[in-house]
Amino acid sequence: MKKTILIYGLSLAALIGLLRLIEYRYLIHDLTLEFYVGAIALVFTALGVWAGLQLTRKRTVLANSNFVLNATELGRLGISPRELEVLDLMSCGLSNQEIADHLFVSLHTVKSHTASLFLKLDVRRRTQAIRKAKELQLIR
Amino acid sequence: MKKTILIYGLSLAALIGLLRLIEYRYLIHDLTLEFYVGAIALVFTALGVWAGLQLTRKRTVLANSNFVLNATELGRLGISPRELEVLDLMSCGLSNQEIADHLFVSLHTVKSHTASLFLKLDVRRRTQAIRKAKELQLIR
DNA sequence: GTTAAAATCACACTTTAGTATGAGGATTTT
DNA sequence: AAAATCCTCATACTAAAGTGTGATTTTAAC
Repeated sequence: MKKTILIYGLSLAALIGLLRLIEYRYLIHDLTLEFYVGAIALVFTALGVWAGLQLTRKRTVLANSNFVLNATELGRLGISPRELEVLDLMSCGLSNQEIADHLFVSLHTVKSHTASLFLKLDVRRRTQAIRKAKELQLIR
Repeated sequence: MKKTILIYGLSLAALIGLLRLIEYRYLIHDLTLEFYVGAIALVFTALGVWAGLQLTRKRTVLANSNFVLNATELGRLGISPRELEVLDLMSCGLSNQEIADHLFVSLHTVKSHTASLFLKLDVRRRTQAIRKAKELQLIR
């Protein structure tokens, strides 16, 4: 960030210096206004592109790691809050028993939820459920 | 893309026109070179940033979907090519039997690979293996 | 050409996952 | 109030996953 601004300032100074040099030393006055504008525009467009990418790189990463749940799909499939909770824990690699302990319910209950989930997601295994849920952005 | 270039060209033309206007109509000659350079730089920096983001937006998406395997971690953990293959199929939601059919080997072989994988990844279940492998960028 | 690693297959066993079916209580909607 | 959903728990069963131990064969490295 600081480096970006520094490079930017130096470039600006260098360009001004360069133009002054051209103007005063060689006395070339047939350099048209269009040329000046074009040259400066070119340089600063390039700098702008570069600076823009520098500044937005981190934001992009953050935006990608920010998970937004696809509520539309969730509603369309009719997945309940509790089922989503089970799905999430499932994707963390927990076993049914561990999920049961985590939610303070019985193993049977968890199995009920998973069975219901598999039906709604149209899959036969938890690994498939995880994959599909990620594709549908139901879990991170 | 075409729109970007179009807007760019129009901006350039407009700026040149504006400068000529200032120069010829109001005859303001105490506008220093620095002012010109600064103004043009400012405008085209903004345009550059904008254009850069426009042009790289698709590339960014592609870059994100382009999976690059973390060979370092792969080597560090000592995971063999075949094991990685099993890991990948596993993450697709395939059962051991399905993986065996897919690779034309026996169920025993697949179980060998998975057991070896779990050891190397330090996990106890395939769901955990998938999660960890994704974190380590061993699979997409 | 021996060593080392990888890939393959095998058996026996335990644990976990998934299926089928049913049912009771709580909450919300009609 | 009745219907519908959701959450919960249960039994019994089948299927798959995972563990432990061991062995053979190929392939690559030294």
